[in-house]
Parts: sequence; C-alpha cells; structure tokens
Amino acid sequence: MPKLDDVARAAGVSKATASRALSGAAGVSPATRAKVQHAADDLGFRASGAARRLATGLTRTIGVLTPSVDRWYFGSVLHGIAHAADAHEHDVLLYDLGAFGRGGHEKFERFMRRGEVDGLVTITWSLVGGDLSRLAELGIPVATVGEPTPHSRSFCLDDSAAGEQAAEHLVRLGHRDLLHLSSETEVQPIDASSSDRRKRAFERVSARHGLRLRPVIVTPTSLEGSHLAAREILARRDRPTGIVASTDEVALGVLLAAHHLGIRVPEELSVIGVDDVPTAAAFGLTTIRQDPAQHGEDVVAWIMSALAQHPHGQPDTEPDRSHTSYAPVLVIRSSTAPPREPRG
Amino acid sequence: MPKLDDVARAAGVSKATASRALSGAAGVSPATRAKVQHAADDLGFRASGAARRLATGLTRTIGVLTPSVDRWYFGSVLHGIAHAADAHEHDVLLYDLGAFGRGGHEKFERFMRRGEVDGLVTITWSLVGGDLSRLAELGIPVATVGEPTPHSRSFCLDDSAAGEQAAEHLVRLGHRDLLHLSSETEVQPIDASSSDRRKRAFERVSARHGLRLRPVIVTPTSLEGSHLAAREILARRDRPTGIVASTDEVALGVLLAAHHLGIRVPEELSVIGVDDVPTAAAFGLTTIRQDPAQHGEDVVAWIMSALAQHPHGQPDTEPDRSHTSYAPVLVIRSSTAPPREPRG
DNA sequence: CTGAAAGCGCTTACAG
DNA sequence: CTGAAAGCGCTTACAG
Repeated sequence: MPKLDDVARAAGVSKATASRALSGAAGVSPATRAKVQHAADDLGFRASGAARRLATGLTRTIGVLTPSVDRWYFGSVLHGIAHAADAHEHDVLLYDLGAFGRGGHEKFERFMRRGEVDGLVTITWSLVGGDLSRLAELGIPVATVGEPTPHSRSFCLDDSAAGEQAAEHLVRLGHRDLLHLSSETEVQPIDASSSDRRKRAFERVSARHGLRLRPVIVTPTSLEGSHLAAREILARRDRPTGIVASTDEVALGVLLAAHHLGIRVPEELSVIGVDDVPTAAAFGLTTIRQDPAQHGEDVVAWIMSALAQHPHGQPDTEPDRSHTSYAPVLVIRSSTAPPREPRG
Repeated sequence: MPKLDDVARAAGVSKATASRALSGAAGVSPATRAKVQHAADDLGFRASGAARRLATGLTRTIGVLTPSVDRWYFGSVLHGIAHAADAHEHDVLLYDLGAFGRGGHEKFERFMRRGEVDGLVTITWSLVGGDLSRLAELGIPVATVGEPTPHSRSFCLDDSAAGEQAAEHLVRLGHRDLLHLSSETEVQPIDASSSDRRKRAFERVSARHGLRLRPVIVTPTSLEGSHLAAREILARRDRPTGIVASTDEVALGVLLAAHHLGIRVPEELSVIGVDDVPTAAAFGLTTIRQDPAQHGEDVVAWIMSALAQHPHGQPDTEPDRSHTSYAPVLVIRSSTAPPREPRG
C-alpha cells in the first residue's frame, strides 16, 4: 500500500506539498498539482483514513441510531441518509439499537463510548429524552427524524395535519360514525408519539363535526395485531362506517379483516391510512403520503451545512434546534367512498 | 477529552503500562491494572479510535455492501449483521449501493477507494462477478449472503430445495396443474439468481411427476407487478389449480388478484410462496420459511473467526470460500389445499 | 511487571 | 508556491 511519502518522492516534492496538492488546498502551482496527481494515480495511492482522522479530527462519517432497519419507515429514512451521505463522500455508521429494554440502552452506551462521527441522526424512538440530551455533550451536529423534539434539530411529517386530513377526507365523503385505530409505540417516545398526535387530530375533527364518540382502539404493532383487533370491531353489528388508521400497516389489517368478514370496501366500509407504503397502491388503499427517504436526505443536508459552518464541533452560539415539518399529501384510491344509506 | 497520557499520569504509570492495562493485555499486575482502570473511569477516558487504528491497522469495523435497505430480505440480513457486530464490539459501515446502472457502480468504486474495514459482507446482487473478484485484493475476509458464489465465502437459503419443497407440497395435495410465477431480479446476479434456482427446481418437480407443462411467468418486482400479472393468468378459464410463487411478495400479489376475481383460496386455488415475511401469517399464506437475520449473524460470526485466525490480512493459504446452505422449512397455513374435483 | 522511545501516515502552522 | 518539523493519540517491540 503506497503512502503519501511514496507519492511525494515519485513526484519529487515534499510530503507537505503532496498533501496540499491532493487535498485540493489553495496555493499549489497547477504544474505541481498535476505532477503529484499523476504520481498518486500511478501508484494507486489511497490516503489512510485513520491517519487523516488523527491529524484533522474529522471522521467523514455520520452515525445513525435507529430502533430498527427492517421496517418500512426506518429502512426508507436510512436509504435517504445513505444516498445523501454518499453524495457528500461521507460514510454511514449504523447503530441498530432495537427497542429499549431489549438491549437498546446498552448499545447506546457503546455508541457513546466508541462512536466517532462528525454528525449524528437519531431516528425516532431509538432514544428517550434523557439520552437525547446526553447527545448534546458530543459537541457535534445532532438531528432527529420522525419526532419534533426540543433536544435537537428535527424533521418529521406533520402528524397533526396528517391525522386531520385523514379524518376530514372521510367527513367530506359524508361519514358521521368513524373509529380511530392505532398501533402501539414499542418504545416510550420523547414526547407524544406520532400515533398520539394523529389520534388527537382525529379527536379534534370528531369534536369539530360532532361525530359519534367512540373509544380509540390501540392494537399491537403488526399486521396480524391490527387484523385481529379489526375483526372484533367489524364483527359487531354496531360497527362504524369508516376507519381512520394511524398507519398503513394498521389499515391493511382492517382491509384483511373486512375481507374475511365479507364486508365490502369501500361500499360497506371506508378505510384510510397514513404512510403510503409500497403495498398500499396494490391494495387500493387511500392514504396520507409521507416520504421518509426525503427526510433522510434533508437531515444529511442539514448536517453537512452545519459541518461546513463549524468544522470542529459546536460553536458557543446556541445550536440549531429548529423543526422541519412536512406537509402530508392525501392520496385517494379505492378504499374510501361515501357511506351507504343508513341501514334500516 | 482526556487522553491516555492523562490517565497514565493520574495513575502514576507510563503510557505503555496504561495502554496495556486498559487493553487487557497480559503482563500487568492486578494492582496496577485496577489503578489505571480507576483513573480512566474517573476521567471518563475514551481511547481515540483514529489513533488506535493508525497504530494497529485494525478498524473494528465491518462493511456491508447492499443493493437496498428498505426491503424485507436486505433489512433482515442487515439487522442480523448489526446485532452480531455489536456483540463483538464492532461497528457497521453501511454502503447502500442501490441497483447497478443507477449509480451503484460508482458507489462501489468509492467504497474501494475509501472504505477501511476489517471484514466485508456483500449482500446478493449488490455486485457482479468482476467486482466481486476485485474484493479479494482487499486482503480482508469477504463473505456474500444470498448467493452461493465461488468468489468468496457465502451463506444462502438452499433455493433448489425451497423450490422443490414448495412444488412437492402442492403435488402431495393432489395438484397436477401448477404454474410458476417469479419476479425479475433487478441486477444481473453473479450466477443464476435465486429466482432462477427456484424456477428450475419447480421444473424438475414438474418433470418428475409429469405435471402439465405451462410457461413460467416473470413479473416486475413489486406487489403491484405480480398482482397485475396474476390477474391476467387467473382470469383465463384455463387457469392452473395451484400457483408456486418464487417469493411471498409474488404470492401475496396472487392472493390479491384472486380476491379481486372472486376466486376462493384455497378452495379454488392454492398458493405457496417463499420467505415467510411478517405479513404472510396475517394472510394465511403457506410458504417456505427462511431467516435472513440468522444468515446475517452467521456471516459476522465467520468474519470474526477469520479475523481471530489472521489478525492482519489474508495469509498465504487459500482463503475460505466454502458455502453454507440453509435448509428451507415448510410452513403450512391456509392458502393451500387439495384441488377441487375437475370442473366438468 | 514496567518504561522510554519509535512508529503508524497523515496535516498544518511556521518559515522562507 | 514550497519544505522541514511538529503533532494528532495510541501501540508495541525492546530493554531492563
């Protein structure tokens, strides 16, 4: 493995000059730069990352703390992050924390002990408030996606607006008897979870239009969980005419339950979700779309700009803790329609 | 940030001794070790990874090259890798290559230029043969999951057995008229893709039992894609009594198509997939199970053992290029049953 | 069992 | 525009 010294010698210059030429620093004559570049290419020179890190203190790496990688939301955010990081020639160090209480905290401690990154993004639910505030000690740009939080810069769908839009869509179609179905948040979120915010939005719409008051149902977080819960709800003769689900996964469970019970959608039941997962289209699910990969790209863009302003750690000025809220988009498919005339 | 020197001074020993005490190296008196440990804890000392890397040449990082993170198979493998790497106190550097032709190759080049890792796992389809063989130049343990390949150590479901088991299950139930539906592989795989191997297995079973010969259908890789294709197939009066899908995603598309056409499953149509994705259970899909997270854990275990044997790069001996094949497991649910008596 | 010293491979003031 | 030298913070023979 050739090193800078070899390149310098081959080009007939000093290590200092070789370094400057290769890094693109100003103050190197074009001729010298070309000579060095040529030598480097010839030898197949690759600078040692470790040496550079030690000398500059910069890792060119951004860390990602996530509670999961094998679910749509997290995978999509991660995809966006990886893509954007790559565009900036940065690496992605992945910490798959898993849910808390299942070893997540230990992994977090390991990260704090070991992780050397220039910037950090934590995806919702990977951390609780106490840990999030410890992140500030790191002295690097930190951002959260999936949760508006006062602890750091954050990026997230406007859950309230999403919840309202979903309910309002059904109200506009003529529904007066809706039920809200959400799934549990596995980890205690920082403040209210996105489910909570969507649920509250639903309640506001309910109150605003004087809809029938029904208890909000919370199901286990899986298609199977919402399927079973929906089956019970829909089997009652007194079932609602529409269901507002907190996520597409929950909504899909409802669709499945309706299918098993022989309830036609949307003729006899309207269903709306949030997310627009890839399978939603195939199922004709009306939903509120969000684009987590975009959030991932944006969070990296922010980190890069923060890094550009303060190459070495946080300045004395207050860190940026603003929040970016994404507007939800209603996607109408075939799972929603006006309710049937009252039965009887 | 305290450094080793500070710890040494606080403990009243030399840097050398402090280093040895902290690293757990042999030849340090218990009393000294305790003293140093205490000082380190007191100061909140964290060794600089960059300095350690530079001194030892070890990164304590394993790289992952994957074509995707937001799909079940890849996400699951990644989850297993992250979990196992963490248990070994190693970090995971993620390279989300995306499909080739869409910038994947460029990202690969960047990895080759920059990625400094102790071991590497490439997940199927992220690389073509030529690139895979270049990986050998890295001089680090390399393994592939999802594809048996002569280029490196590899881990993969026994696709042939999976394909056979799926078809044999339906044959045992009495089916004589089956159709095989598979989805495209987005990237040119190293040898035959897993879809190909499953398809060929299906053909062997067909031949063995003298089943009706039907053309194999290939659909775009998405639920929507298989749904549409299945709709066309099932709408024909001459449709098969059972469908062997190359993956659960494809199988789910078939289920959806059957639902839309009013074809009852399993009474009028049997459907079987491969994977056992989380949604399969909710849909009552009979399938051939595989556990990608386990593959991820195993691949890391192998890398760790390879690293333990040859801490610094490959030895002169031939690298291990053996293959681990996982036995498929038939999971019978409610999407398969004996065919109805011949219609008419 | 412990220490002084060299070395890992870069970058960056400081001079010129 | 270029070079000599110090320094980043560890580890590891080599002596003792």
